[in-house]
Amino acid sequence: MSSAAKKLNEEEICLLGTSCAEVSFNAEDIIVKQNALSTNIAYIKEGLVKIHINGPIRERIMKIVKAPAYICLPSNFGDKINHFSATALEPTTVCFIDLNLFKKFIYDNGDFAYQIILDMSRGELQNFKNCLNNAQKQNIGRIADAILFFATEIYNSNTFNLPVTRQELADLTGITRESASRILTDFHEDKIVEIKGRQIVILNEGLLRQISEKG
Amino acid sequence: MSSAAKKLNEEEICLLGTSCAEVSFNAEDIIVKQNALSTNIAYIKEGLVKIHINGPIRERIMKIVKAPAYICLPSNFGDKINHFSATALEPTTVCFIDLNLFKKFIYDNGDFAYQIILDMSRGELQNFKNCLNNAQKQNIGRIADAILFFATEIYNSNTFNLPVTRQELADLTGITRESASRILTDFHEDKIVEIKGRQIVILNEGLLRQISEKG
DNA sequence: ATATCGGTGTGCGTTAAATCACATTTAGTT
DNA sequence: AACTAAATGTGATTTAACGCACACCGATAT
Repeated sequence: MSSAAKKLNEEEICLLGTSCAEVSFNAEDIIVKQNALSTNIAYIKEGLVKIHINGPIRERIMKIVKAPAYICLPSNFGDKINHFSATALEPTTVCFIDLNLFKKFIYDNGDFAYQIILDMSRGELQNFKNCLNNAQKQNIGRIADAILFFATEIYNSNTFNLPVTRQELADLTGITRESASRILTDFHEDKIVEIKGRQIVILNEGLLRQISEKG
Repeated sequence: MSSAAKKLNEEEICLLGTSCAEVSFNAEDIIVKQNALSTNIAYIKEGLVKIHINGPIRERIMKIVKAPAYICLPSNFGDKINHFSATALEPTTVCFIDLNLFKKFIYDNGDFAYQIILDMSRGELQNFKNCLNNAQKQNIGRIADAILFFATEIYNSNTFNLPVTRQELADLTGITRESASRILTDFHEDKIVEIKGRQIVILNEGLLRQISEKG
């Protein structure tokens, strides 16, 4: 997603090398935790991450982010507290960049700043789309959406392993685990998606898209 | 909201003056229209605006934006098409800034770029909060939320005139007009909020907050 | 092999909210 | 002042989805 890193010059990359801590995470490891103090930007170098918030009632997954991408911007620039958690869904490599260095890049390097703004713009549109889907589609449409999202945005294939549990799929789509489960079996029985545990094969993409559109 | 404009130097403000078109809008006037081509950034200089999207089923208000603020960033930076509409809710003054000029400011003026990124960060957090509220609260909590939002974020007073119709209030909270209407009368009967048409007086803020929290 | 535990599937009653239908108020026009 | 159109209120009905219950399955530990 983010190509901002490419915009850094040699000198800046050198600076990065010295003041950036690269850390590896396994699936389900917490990368950043909501409400914790933070003075870092996290650059997702490799892997897949969920951004989630502890809501008033239950957990809510705001989005799934694929490397490469910067996260924690909204946290750090508002106050110094993380307003959400980030958890690895697959083995993930993260570079923690000092906030001041990041700020320096923005000030000194217009290309970099512009790319960051581009990324954030795309992110906002994505958020709008998510909100819309969640607000106006019924459960079956949301699950169809989520499956298509993983197929097209994350894995570029109609065959893939779900990187999330049923509960997480529910948290992502804003429905209950039970409803998510029921809809998956429906899809399976109707031969729209072959489902075996976390293994997914989209059999009838056309129909799945129709379900997603119609809500 | 946005203080980015303050970060422009004299030369830049001069440039702005020559290549920026200032336009006045009345309530309900469309400022930018979804799906239209666009090569401008809109700077809301004065007034109140709703950002809304034509969803699969019905209209959806993504957010209410108070001057001063930049909008259309997500539109312009993705492709050249507006991904949402913006409509004035009150008399509003807008400066349309050429995209290239805006880009130049970002490249040349680190302060400006940083401020824009700050604004967008705050915006993203706000979006997250909205999504969360809409996803996990029941109707009564969402309406309580909306009333508190206008009181605290927009008017800084417990007495104000709703800048939106009942239908818009419903579109903002993601519920139906009928449900919104019913809840408002409930609030009125329970002496939580005095409601007379669009005139709002919050009588029992504590209880309203409790309703908002509990969902 | 047995026990334990987290994740999962599924039936059923309950409920919040949408939908439909219509009455009523308000605002803007002739 | 009368008339239209739009916005709003309110009751009755229907429905999607939740919440609860429990059964099941496949790991890992004992």
